Amino acid sequence: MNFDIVPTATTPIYRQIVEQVHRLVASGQLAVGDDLPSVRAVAQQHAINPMTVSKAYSLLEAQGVLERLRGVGMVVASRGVGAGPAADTMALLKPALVQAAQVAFQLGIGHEAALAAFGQALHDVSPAGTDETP
Amino acid sequence: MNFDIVPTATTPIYRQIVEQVHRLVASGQLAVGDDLPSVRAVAQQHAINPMTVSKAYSLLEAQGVLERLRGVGMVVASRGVGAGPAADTMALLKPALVQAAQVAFQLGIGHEAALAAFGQALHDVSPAGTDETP
DNA sequence: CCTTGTGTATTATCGTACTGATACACTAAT
DNA sequence: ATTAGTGTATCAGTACGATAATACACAAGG
Repeated sequence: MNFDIVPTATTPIYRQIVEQVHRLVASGQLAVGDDLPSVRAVAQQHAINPMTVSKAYSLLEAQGVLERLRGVGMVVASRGVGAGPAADTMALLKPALVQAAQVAFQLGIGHEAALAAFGQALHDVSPAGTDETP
Repeated sequence: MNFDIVPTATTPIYRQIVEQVHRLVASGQLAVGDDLPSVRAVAQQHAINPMTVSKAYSLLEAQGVLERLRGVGMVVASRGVGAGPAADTMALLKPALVQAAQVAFQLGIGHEAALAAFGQALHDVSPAGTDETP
């Protein structure tokens, strides 16, 4: 359980944590009941303030993603009943795709060229054969 | 010459202007020597402060994209000699693609599925048959 | 009990970023 | 000269993110 935190990025630290937990839960890498790293652990590992991590966890609790066990820590909440994972991953991906599509349109780049470039980007990001559907 | 400005968006207004001018110039929709809408015109049209527009223009001047004619206005700068347009459009598109690819990877979404969703996004964004390569 | 581990509330401060209102310097045309 | 049009320097205000130092409430294990 390591977070990718970039303090220098434009997106605030607490939001980086929130988004990553969202993705980890949606993709099933964090199952219901799994416990998250403690506030102080994350803070020390990345040299940030514990309150910043707590702020992220509180937001996630308010959104129903995490559940708070008093005195113990935070665990992934049981989201309703039939709320299996991997269902809404596309919903989390869509905003990034739409934004890229809008940029391509404003630049006057055609569909084929944009798709080809995206294929290249996917390939560049994957650390060698990490495609789920080989 | 209309800008798409969304004051409620997370990205600041002045940066929305900067990015759009970048794209308009790179795609050739703004040619060298073309003059931009006046600070006050843009400000009034979108109900924002003239200084916000001026800040965007100043940034673009510092980047060499625009040139400032004192008392007259801002025009698109002649970027070097053989700096034709439409050359670096891919460079402007790439960051958005990389970010989307990273999100897809964190979500464990495969290449085919991601590409299919991006094709859908491209189709949704285009106002009906606006593909440059029909 | 008591120690150690959870998360959190509180308060305050600091730095940065964005926006806004006013006044100014400049050019072009009348 | 006067008018109307450029962009902008300056100052102030507001909001937000991050940090810091405590102190508290709770649970688990010795």
